[in-house]
Amino acid sequence: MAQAACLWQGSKRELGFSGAVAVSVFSEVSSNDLVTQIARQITEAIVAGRLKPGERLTELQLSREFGTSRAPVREAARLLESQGLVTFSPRRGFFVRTLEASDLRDIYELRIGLELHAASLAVERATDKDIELLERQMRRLYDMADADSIEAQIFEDFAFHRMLCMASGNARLIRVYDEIAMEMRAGITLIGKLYDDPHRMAETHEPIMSALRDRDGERLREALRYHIAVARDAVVALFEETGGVI
Amino acid sequence: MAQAACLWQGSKRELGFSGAVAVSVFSEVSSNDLVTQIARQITEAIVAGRLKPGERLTELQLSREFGTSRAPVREAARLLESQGLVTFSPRRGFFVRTLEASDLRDIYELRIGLELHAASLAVERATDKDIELLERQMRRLYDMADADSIEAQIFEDFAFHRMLCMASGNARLIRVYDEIAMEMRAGITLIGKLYDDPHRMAETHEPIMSALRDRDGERLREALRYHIAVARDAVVALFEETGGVI
DNA sequence: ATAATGTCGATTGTCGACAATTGACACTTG
DNA sequence: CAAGTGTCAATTGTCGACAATCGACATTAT
Repeated sequence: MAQAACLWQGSKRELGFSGAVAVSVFSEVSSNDLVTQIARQITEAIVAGRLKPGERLTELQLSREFGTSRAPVREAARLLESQGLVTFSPRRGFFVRTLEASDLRDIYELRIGLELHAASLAVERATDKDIELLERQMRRLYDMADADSIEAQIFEDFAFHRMLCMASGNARLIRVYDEIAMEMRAGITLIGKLYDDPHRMAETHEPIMSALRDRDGERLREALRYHIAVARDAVVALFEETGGVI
Repeated sequence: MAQAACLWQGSKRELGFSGAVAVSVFSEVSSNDLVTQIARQITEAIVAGRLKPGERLTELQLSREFGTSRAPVREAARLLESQGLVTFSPRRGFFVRTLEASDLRDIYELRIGLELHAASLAVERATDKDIELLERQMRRLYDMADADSIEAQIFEDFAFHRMLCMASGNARLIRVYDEIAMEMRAGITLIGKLYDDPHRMAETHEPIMSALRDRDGERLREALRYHIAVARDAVVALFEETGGVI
């Protein structure tokens, strides 16, 4: 339904590439892998809200839109299923995942556990460069507030928290964090409405940075817990208020 | 290579089923889904050590052994990749994941964060039934110790910790825990050697149960942290000692 | 002898086709 | 009129085939 043709832009031949000159000069020559590209496009369509929760994903239709056969689409869809973005019902197909309020609560609760654990580790292991990167990310949050671009600010907000996790130095933790971050982003357009003033959204990160700078683990955890709990309560409330998605 | 024919037993027609009489009397009629079955079998082969880390998984060979075409095998392999059990190299194929000592450290470190968070929640939310189930699981640990079955005891140990996570009441947390548990199990045959006396292995769970019974969050977290950290250090040490896998 | 180059088999990436199953609609029957 | 039944289009599950690509081996030049 709808004008599906413009759901995704760009074809599978998006990076024209002529030839290699030396080794490891070019970054990721092989961004091929149709499956990955398809998965990325569907993911983007979901988190951007172009695909509505509960909507059925028909293999044939998707394959037609991507100009491929069904095989890569199936594999991409299964990938997304393992990430929790879509559900899969045998013999019925794939559907964009619908989130209940309880799901949101679970996700944010899990995020608190993960991120506080990451923070505890980061306090001990964060390098000066890690902190410098986070400081820069803070400035970017303010820049996006100035630019009044809600979407961009949300993106940078995610980047900030991801950097914090990276400072933990635990690769597995980041992998898991990325997974639930993907789930959070599915209902993320909500968050844009949480902060009337974009600057306030940026400012709420200050206590976190402050505690990290001082390497004060207890304060950092408490600041983070408060920061995330506020977001959680607001998201859940707004979610229940609007009676579901979008 | 090797006698691959007996890596997996059972065919895709393992559950002969005649007809339905009423509704929701039979559990999971559709355990079909070749992909799931294949994924499960490969998983089992990996955690059981029949497939060695680093070993290449050839689609054609796997499909021949399962008696299917390559398509379901590919999808199953991608599923396992998203779970971290196998790695995928474009144009090269799938390989059983190799674990470094640092990976094990990361996994156990993450497990500490997850399980302690689960414990914090469980202290407040665990029902009497949850605790009863855990008590029963404790007895099972001792039973397996009596039976002197290391493998079975490891299995029950996992079940115990999983139950603890379930008592948290957070579905997402369990999903994530299952993922990293899968990764832990990949190098799990190690753990069998950690405890000379199987009874001691069972006993190390007592402080955890005790703290949970008393709903003492701080004591529970501390008992768990110690319990897991001991396992982590022992596993890593044994891992580095044997210079790798198996 | 060593390094670069060319060739070839093996394996993956993708495709189109066919059988099996589902859900919906129309139809029959009490 | 309601409940059950039969039929059918749409969609998934699986397959075999072909082209593209990679790694290994043989070959050649320096």
